[in-house]
Amino acid sequence: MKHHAQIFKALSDPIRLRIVLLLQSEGELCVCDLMAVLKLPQSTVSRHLAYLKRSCWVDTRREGVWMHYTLSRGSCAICKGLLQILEQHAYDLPEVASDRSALAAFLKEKPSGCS
Amino acid sequence: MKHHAQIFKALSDPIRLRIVLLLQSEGELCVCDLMAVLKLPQSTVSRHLAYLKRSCWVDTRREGVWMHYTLSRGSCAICKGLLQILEQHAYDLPEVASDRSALAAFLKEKPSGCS
DNA sequence: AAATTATATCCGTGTCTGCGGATAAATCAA
DNA sequence: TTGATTTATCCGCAGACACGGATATAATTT
Repeated sequence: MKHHAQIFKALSDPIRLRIVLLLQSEGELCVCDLMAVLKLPQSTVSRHLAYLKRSCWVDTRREGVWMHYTLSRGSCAICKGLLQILEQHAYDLPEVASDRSALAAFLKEKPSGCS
Repeated sequence: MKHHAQIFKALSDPIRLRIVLLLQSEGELCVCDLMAVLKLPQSTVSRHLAYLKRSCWVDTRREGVWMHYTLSRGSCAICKGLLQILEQHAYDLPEVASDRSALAAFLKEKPSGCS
């Protein structure tokens, strides 16, 4: 029960919600991607990502200096269901659309070193 | 976005999660019902119910002295989806089952005055 | 080793929220 | 009106968490 509550708590912050939706549409992102899109300081982004990891929402993959974050597929069946609901009901929000286009613009100009 | 985050925040507390699941299985409950099942003081139960109401999760119906709470059907399409997910993934939790049987036992012995 | 880049963690501060006893408000009965 | 019942709100206290600059860690490059 506590575990389920924690899953919801992880989505109870607007920034974390934006991060989860960005990961859902893009697949894999590193901290610097999210800093650019969310326009937030690095410590803030890292802190929210750590929270999402503690709550079993994301997995990490290190590639050199970069830490790549993905939605943790494979664990937490309830998370998958919640993602479907989000997909249905959150993508029409203007903030989600602008985040996605900001991400696309950033990735286009990004040097290919950090893929 | 903030609104969606608030919807999740309402489910981020174990007690509120239990209340929502009880309302989902029983339909309509008053504060005294929940006090008996959750074994919590009245102020605690009322506070959580007020939080759920602020977050568009429940509606109220006054009947004399009693205030009846129901899951607010009709508003918040995303809430309905979340309830379906909960139904699929939370009912196998032991705490949910014991809450439901405790509620059934309480309602059976309850004087019919407060229906 | 030294410098650089990306990320994680630390720190003090402020806000939010939970708790539950105490009190207030609302409703009904006598 | 008085009293009883149910519910809502108030109150001080405690813990969790958000913030973001500063610092530490990790990996790569030179």
